[in-house]
Amino acid sequence: MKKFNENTLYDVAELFKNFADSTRIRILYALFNKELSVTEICESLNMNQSAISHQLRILKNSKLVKNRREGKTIYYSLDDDHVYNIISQGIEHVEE
Amino acid sequence: MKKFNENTLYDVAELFKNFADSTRIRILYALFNKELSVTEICESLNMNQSAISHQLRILKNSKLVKNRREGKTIYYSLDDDHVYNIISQGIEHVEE
DNA sequence: TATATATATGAACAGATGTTCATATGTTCA
DNA sequence: TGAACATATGAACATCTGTTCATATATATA
Repeated sequence: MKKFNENTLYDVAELFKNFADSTRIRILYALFNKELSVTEICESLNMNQSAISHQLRILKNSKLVKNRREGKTIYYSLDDDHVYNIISQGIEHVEE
Repeated sequence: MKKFNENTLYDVAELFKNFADSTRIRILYALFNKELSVTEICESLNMNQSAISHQLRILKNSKLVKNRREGKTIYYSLDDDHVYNIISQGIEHVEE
């Protein structure tokens, strides 16, 4: 036990904050399958573009998603192997 | 994909909210080893009793911890096998 | 260059959240 | 029963967070 840094648990809390909002969870889950453009994410979640962009920025800053531009369109995708596992574990938990 | 209920992702977000606060994460981590009384948790985290009790209530309501009384003392312990795995995964992620 | 489309961003606002303070409840023991 | 100890709880407060609205930036194409 306690084989890690003093700040680790604070960082863990910060990490989980990303998953602690249904909009962000739904964005991440939508990206499980394949990359999506911002517009596609908006349609998928039925939410307005600004709200989605704000949340995408949070996920980007936390390095949970990455993006690439293709003309006018920007495609987002998962940027972290752990994302899939963490959310899957959460789903497993609530599905019990 | 999408083999689960409409509300599942909302429930997942609710679940992760419990892990999205450093006080609660530190409480849960303190309980990794063994059950602890409220006073012991306060000392361990160096926080006042009221703050800890409020957070314990949240964790209790979410069924992440359980408690038992022994005289004046109330001992808390983890009430969910997933807690350990979810936090461990979070630690693994930030420790990379 | 002007227009349309796609996305990002800042300000403002409302609602949620965590801590503190004061106090209540519950238990033990003299 | 009364005092001491352990824990819980409600109100108040400050801070944080997510959404909306308006607008800015970037790209493509006519």
